[in-house]
Amino acid sequence: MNIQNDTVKQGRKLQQVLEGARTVFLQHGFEGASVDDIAKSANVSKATLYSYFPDKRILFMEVAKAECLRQEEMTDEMIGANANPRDALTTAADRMIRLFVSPFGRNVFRVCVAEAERFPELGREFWESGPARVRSKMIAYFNISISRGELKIEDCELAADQFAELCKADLFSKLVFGVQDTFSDAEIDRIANGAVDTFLARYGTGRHAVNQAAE
Amino acid sequence: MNIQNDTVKQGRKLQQVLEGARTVFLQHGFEGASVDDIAKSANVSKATLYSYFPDKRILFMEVAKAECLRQEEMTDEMIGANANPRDALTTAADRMIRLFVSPFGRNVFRVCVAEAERFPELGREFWESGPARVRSKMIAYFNISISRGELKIEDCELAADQFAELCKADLFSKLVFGVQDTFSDAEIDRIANGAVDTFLARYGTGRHAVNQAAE
DNA sequence: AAAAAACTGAACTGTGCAGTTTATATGTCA
DNA sequence: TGACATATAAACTGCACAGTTCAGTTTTTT
Repeated sequence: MNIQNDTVKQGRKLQQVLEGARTVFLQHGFEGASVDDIAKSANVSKATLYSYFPDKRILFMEVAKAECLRQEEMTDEMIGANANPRDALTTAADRMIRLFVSPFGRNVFRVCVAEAERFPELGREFWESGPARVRSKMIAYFNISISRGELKIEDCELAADQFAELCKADLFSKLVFGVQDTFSDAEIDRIANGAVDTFLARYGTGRHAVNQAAE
Repeated sequence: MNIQNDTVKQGRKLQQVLEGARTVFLQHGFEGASVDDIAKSANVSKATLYSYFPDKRILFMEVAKAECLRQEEMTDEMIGANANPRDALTTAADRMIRLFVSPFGRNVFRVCVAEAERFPELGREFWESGPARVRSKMIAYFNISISRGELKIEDCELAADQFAELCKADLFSKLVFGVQDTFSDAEIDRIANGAVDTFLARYGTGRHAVNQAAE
């Protein structure tokens, strides 16, 4: 989370421990992951594990912190600001969808929700290191595009949130509720294009707006 | 779930047990809920509890089944098919938002996600008794409205999913990640109206379409 | 009012797991 | 070589909790 070096000791096997913990925590959540399993998965003795991390909670938080950083990196190059709206938005939609459909996105999301009671901070940290950052970038892009006359938006925050949600159509709830867990490129394209079409129908102007008929 | 009467014995305190279990399970999930807590919350002895339900898992599934039924009832009168699109959709949006923002909606969602690994069926059952039903009703309404010339939609499934997602804008992720947990009527209206405006901008025709300027 | 069924509380068993301890091994620097 | 840090496996402690048992009480049925 926001803390940096903390009390975590240095040493040869630290990375091993973190990787093992990551694997097991993301797969089984906090309660579902036993420390013995983590030690085994990390090829490390339990005693060694406990020499790095005083208890299970702190190990979990360390993993969560790392995952949030990872997520920040992933959201970095999400929107290319120079393309025209349709291209820029299509690319952004595609990237957003592939992120939350990926095993990484799914697992992190599941753990956040599942552990919301035990680790209330976790959800917030995740939100800020992911969704909130994407939103800022979308808004920044909107403002550029508005000044070019390519978009017309009164409430940029709402527009950004709507776009993000449009990208989840169909896929997200099927994913979350385990109805379907892998999606073809065609399925992703359908949602991405649908999101862009709908978004531009509302917020586009003139020649860069929706070409609904072409579909 | 789909099973009906099963092996569950009758008796005075059955409802008490189920209500206690409901309270505790929805608040703490499966692992987080201890059978002693449930018995206490139900004002019932542990022995009584076990005389109704052979084990914790079955009790949990029984509660989940009941919640799915409850959800089905809640989604029943969601869309009034006779109003014009703007009114019908605004009402639908308002109801959908209030449902998933409610403690009920939040808890059920959280438990589904958290227990997805332990109870893979649960997510699917939930999805079918809630989101999927709402989608069917939306599509039915769309078809009526299309035949009246009020809407123009190529892919009704996509449109329904998009509408549902638009209703989640902003609210949903804040809720799920614990950034914010109560929302004013004004906040809800903003999202509901935004969803309808965007939806009609894409799928509306003629005079019932978006009055974006009036906002 | 007597018999049957449902319920209670409290003590008990067994298990899984977080965290500790110990005795031993390996590697590194002087 | 020896001193010190780091790692290991395995046994151990303590606790929380699912599920059982049972002697005794309350409620329902006839």
